[in-house]
Amino acid sequence: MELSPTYDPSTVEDKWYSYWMDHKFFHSEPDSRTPYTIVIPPPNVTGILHMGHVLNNTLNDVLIRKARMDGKNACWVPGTDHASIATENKVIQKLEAEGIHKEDLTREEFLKYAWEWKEEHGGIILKQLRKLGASCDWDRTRFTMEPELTKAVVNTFVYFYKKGLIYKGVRMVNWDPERLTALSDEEVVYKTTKRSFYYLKYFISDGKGKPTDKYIVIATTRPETIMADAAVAINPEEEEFHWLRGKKVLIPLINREIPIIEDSYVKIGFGTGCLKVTPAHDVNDYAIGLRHNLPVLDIIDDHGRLNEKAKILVGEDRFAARKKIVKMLEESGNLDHIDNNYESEIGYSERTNAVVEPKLSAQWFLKMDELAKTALASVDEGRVKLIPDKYRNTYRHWMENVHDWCISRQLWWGQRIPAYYLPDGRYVVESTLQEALEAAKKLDPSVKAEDLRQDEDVLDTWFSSWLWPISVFDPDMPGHPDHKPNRDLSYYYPTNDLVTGPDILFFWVARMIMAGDEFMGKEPFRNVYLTGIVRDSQGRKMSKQLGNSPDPLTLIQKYGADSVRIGMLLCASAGNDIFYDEKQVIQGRNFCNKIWNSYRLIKGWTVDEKLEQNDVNKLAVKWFDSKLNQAIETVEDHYSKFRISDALMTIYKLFWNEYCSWYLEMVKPAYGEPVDKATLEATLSFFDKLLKMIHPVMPFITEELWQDLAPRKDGETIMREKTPAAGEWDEKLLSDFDSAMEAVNGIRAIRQQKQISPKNALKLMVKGGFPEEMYPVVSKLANTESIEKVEDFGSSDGVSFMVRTYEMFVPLKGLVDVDEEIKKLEAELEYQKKFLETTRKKLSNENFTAHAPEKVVATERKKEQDSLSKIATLEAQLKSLK
RNA sequence: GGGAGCAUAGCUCAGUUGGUUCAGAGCGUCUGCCCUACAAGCAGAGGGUCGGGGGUUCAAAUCCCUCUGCUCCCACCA
Repeated sequence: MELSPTYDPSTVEDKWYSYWMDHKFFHSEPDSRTPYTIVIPPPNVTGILHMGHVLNNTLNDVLIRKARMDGKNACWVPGTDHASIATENKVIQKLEAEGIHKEDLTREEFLKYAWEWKEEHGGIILKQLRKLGASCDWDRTRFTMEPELTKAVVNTFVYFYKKGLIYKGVRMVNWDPERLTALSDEEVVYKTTKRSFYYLKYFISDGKGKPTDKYIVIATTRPETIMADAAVAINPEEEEFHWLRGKKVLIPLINREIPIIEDSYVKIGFGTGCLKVTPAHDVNDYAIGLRHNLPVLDIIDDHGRLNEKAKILVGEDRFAARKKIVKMLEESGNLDHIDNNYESEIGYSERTNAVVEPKLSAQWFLKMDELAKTALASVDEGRVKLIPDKYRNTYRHWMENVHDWCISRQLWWGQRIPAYYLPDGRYVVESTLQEALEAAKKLDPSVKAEDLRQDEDVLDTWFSSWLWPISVFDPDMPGHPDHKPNRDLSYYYPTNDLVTGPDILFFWVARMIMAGDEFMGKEPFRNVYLTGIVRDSQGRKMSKQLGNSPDPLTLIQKYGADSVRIGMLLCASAGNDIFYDEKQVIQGRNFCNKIWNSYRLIKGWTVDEKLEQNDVNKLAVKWFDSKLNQAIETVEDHYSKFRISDALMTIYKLFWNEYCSWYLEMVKPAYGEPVDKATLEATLSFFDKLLKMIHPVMPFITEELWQDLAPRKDGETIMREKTPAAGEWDEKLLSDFDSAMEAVNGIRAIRQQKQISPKNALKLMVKGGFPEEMYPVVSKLANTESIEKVEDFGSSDGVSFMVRTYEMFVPLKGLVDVDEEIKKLEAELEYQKKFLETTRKKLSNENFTAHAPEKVVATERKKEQDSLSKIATLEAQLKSLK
């Protein structure tokens, strides 16, 4: 293979990805090996790859590739979720563009369009993941709304219903009166809006429904809802209003009598301190209503108009009604005053921009208390580990304050709730229409299939995804805890690690733990690695509006997938937000190029079989072998703690600094010269290990080079090689080498200062016990013509420097400014004296010597000794200079 | 309003149970180099009173208190 001077990923990546796919290297089947399983956090089927996915899936891929190379049977299950809200909205938008309105379609017609859309556009993201190098087992690709998984979801609903955990309740939803649909919280945009604050007089009733001359004033922004009032609330702590206790007041205009109640929800000092309670049209009022058993009177219809229950202004739009009623209240003398300088947050529909109307509606709920208790224990008792563990607090807080889960959604795209209504309004819950009919017949023998009406609502998408780690392997399991898990589920469950964002810790992670506990009696994973949010370099969230979200595929095209992966991981410590900057990808690209060129260098060497391995090479090989082994252990430790970016950085530095800058420079033959066989073999073997170490992070370039490194057969791949194991290392050798490197650095610094070219060989004199076996290394890398061990430097015409406690000297005739040297030495002497002083102060402190561990005291004594000897040396030098 | 977290070099972060030569890395910055692997590079250098204040200790970036600034989650105000 001819190698170009720079690495070109475009010629490499598709080639190897196809090779991996063709050989089914990603595919896993149960066998005798230990499994290592990850299920993908299913992206929206409508989604396209963004930087958050890149981060998440890069981490997943690193973990899965590492596990595969560690000899595990690695299985990464990919797939998508049907994302009810997002998908339904996209389909609606598309249809609107064609002039088709959802309201004009039947459910079946709409779903047909939706499936067509899904087939056409869905799953793009999975194709994109391949570009990133994701080694998913594509044969196992799943979709949360495919028939099998839908069955799992429906069965689960029936199971919990029959267990008594699912019930029908009332809940306030965000209603869009224009589109006539309920909105999810995410679809409501809150905007600060200037409004009028109306102060209304409510007269005290005389007990017979007639007003007295006493009144109270309440403040409201929605005077058109007063006809739905159920009470006026005061704070029990507020003595000013105690005279109202037990009294009743009359709603203006309609003169309906409502009680004064006391509730601590009312804030003292806000408004007038008297709150009109309207349970049907305000979330908080509804809660108060529940506490005080107040009647619920709904006076606004689906279109936002007052209905006949309002008694007055029937048929008027809520805003028109507001204007009119204010006038009426003014005329009746019930308007105290209007404050027009009031601002508050109002929810608007994301799509129609209509003001959202809180509306009571029937919904399905899943009781969470028991499930949450078990799921909390799973984390508390360490069966599921959160990384970083600061999220344990957050998790606990949520689980202890859990609300019942509202699982119904007023949409069509999703799993329809398997509740079937009889004509009389009673209902049965069964998995299929057939079973429902049988059950219904027990209630009413005359009932026929066509009489049964299935619930219109679908289930929350999370109600599918919480089954994901189970259902992807065995869709028959959820809903049937007594079912015997199939082969796949028994083998792959529980999965090992889950990588996801902290924003869905509760929505998804906690609920998966609940489902796992419920159906498998086992948590679905052992470790949950929570990533941060990807932000731009200024710390802003990535968003389409800001245009600060780069397209990952463009980046991959420009820099290569390996570079993008590196760029993401470099700054990705767990739990911290990621500040993405293209600079990091460039750094990754540069690293690819470094690896590439180090290979070009080695590849260009010619070997001379008869050549003896020289001392420098012998040492270099021994040293790098030690260095490598030490690094392998460090990397393993980082991985075991999920410190992926630290693991990457360790290998990065090992490759770039130790291998390229030091090792290769040491063993590199002079231009045109051959290298000895032993050194070449060692060099190639090191390179092979380095490639394997970095492969999980950089799959493409490593495969490309590994394939070229030695003759390979078809079907061989670096991805199925073993992670290099850490061998022994020689501490003394490493330490001696550090000294040698310091000496080299010292000489290089002198060259820089004195403008001496690296080509001019220098003399070096050494005092003290600097290890002699390191001389050849220093000589080669610092280009010295001689290294001499002396008692005395003999002359002062040169530059001295210290390496640890060894004194070194480079004679430089005529190049040295004596005054400058003296200054430098004096500064150093000053510093050493001060250092000695602090050390001695510590040592003379009896408390220190008495309390501190012996080891620490010994260190201090060593410091004192070293310092003393340095001072003596410096003083001698100064004397000779002067 | 309720809860959680963060603050270490210009930037992004390490710093394990307080204690091995007055705090480390990567990137960036500055200086000198195209020395035939790589200028997407090489060599060298500078840069931090560990947010402020107080306390515990022989010893604090590390433990405690307090102040300041920022972030996130939950509930959202008639």
